Amino acid sequence: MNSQEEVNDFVKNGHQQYLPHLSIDPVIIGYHDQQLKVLLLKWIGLNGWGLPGGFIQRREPLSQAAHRILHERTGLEDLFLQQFHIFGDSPYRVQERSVNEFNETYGLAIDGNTWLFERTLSIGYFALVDYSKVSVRTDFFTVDYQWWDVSEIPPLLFDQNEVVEKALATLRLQIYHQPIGYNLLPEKFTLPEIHTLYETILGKKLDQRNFAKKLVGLGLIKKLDEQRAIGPHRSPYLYQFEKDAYENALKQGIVHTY
Amino acid sequence: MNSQEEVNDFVKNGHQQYLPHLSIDPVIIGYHDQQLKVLLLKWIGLNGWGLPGGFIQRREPLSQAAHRILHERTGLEDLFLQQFHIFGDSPYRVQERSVNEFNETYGLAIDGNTWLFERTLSIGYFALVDYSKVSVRTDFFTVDYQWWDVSEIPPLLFDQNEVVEKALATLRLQIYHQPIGYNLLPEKFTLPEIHTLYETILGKKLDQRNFAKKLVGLGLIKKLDEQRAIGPHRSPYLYQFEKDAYENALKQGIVHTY
DNA sequence: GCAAAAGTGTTGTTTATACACCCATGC
DNA sequence: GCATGGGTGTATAAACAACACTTTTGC
Repeated sequence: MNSQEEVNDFVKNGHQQYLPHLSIDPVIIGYHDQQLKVLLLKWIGLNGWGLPGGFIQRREPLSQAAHRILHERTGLEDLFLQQFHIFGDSPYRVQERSVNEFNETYGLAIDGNTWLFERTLSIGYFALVDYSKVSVRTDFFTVDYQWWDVSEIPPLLFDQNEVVEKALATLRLQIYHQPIGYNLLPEKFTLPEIHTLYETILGKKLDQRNFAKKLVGLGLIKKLDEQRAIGPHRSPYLYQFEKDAYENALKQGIVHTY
Repeated sequence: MNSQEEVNDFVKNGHQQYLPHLSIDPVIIGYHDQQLKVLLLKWIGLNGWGLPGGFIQRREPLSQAAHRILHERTGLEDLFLQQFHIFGDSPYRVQERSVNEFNETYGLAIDGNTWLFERTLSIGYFALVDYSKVSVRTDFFTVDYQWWDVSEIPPLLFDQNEVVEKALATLRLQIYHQPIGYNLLPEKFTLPEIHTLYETILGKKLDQRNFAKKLVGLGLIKKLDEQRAIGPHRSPYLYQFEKDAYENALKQGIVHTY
């Protein structure tokens, strides 16, 4: 959606293609340089940052819509993508919009009504992605994008700060019950890498030896016979996820601490 | 909503009051006679059983809508009520309905279209209630109600079996991380009562002594100086939840097994 | 040879599990 | 006095938490 014509059609007639009152807001979480990052788009008008959301097609299964939106925005497929909450309580999610507010926000000159004025509840998904594989596509509404460190999220449009907060809280809770990392790390990774990843997500130090014992003990990762030379004084062993055990743990859940 | 006139108005004009495309389906879980029960309503036509759902008013915050619907159906306020999933994947949640299907289902004679034909996603909530305090109200669409044992749920309308399953699965998972029982038991209860409750929810035996040690050790319940004579050979001590510790555990979460 | 990073085991403590007998009551 | 259900403690095993030195490598 890039030409002015397409945009006008979307604003005027999008409700014929998409369900009104509902949007999907994915919190795309990547990991880079020992920091957790969230992908935000800069929306036209207002200089506002927001989530790379989208709408559900009228006959499209919900989870398919979530995957489609993510794919359209990032080029990624086959992601870890999980629904975590539906937001419909904040003032922004109760009010309808006005034509003035809308035109100001997006720098448009719509007259009359559009389905986009209507109250819209947002379905929150979060995705864990390999930072380096993402190629972001912007469109008419989104003029820029940026990966933001989770500790430095700017004020977002609508109630989206709450959405991001809840996504991160869900992730931190879930890491105690499900393995995480398959989509955040390269296929082969080192112990220090996954160790730092967990420390970053949880925001606290984890004992080096206990951590390794735990993951290997649970059978989630296995040591390979390769080492990688990644810099001065450093040639750590490589590890790999045990796919079966990993999938199993995802399904069954684990009850444990770190 | 009981008179024919009200029903017709709801079918024809309900979309002016309620958001289309969204419903709230509460899974109301009660506990009685050492069994977990789910409250189901019998809908007119088709002899079908289903959840006591409702719609969201256009300017009503989502969680308020959920509480309102529950209150309208059961007379209960101030419940433990929690959103757990939004359902939008099953064929029933993708298709639109036809006038014939609709009229057959509800024994109505609508002509033309209604907002109720449209694709509707369902927001799943589950509530834990004191079985004995519920006074169910039926309306035009719901001719009967019954508490069903969780192991004997009949085939439900649409994809609602999946909704109930997921509610129960969420409850079973959550019981490991949050205290449960405040809304399922009377204010004062006995150890065997709460013990059996947990066994019922989890579907497995829990050691009597270890269970008591755990709950008292966590400070969630405290023993009172009273006993209750409840039958032959039985005069167990009464216990009470420690409100502060309980609320705190709800917020913080607990990581433990039983 | 020295600075930086990775690798590796042991111990004390806490937590979980398994297990059985006595007491009180109602009949 | 006996049948039923409630109450209570201990010993073993497993999991967790705390802790520091050695090895490798690049410069």
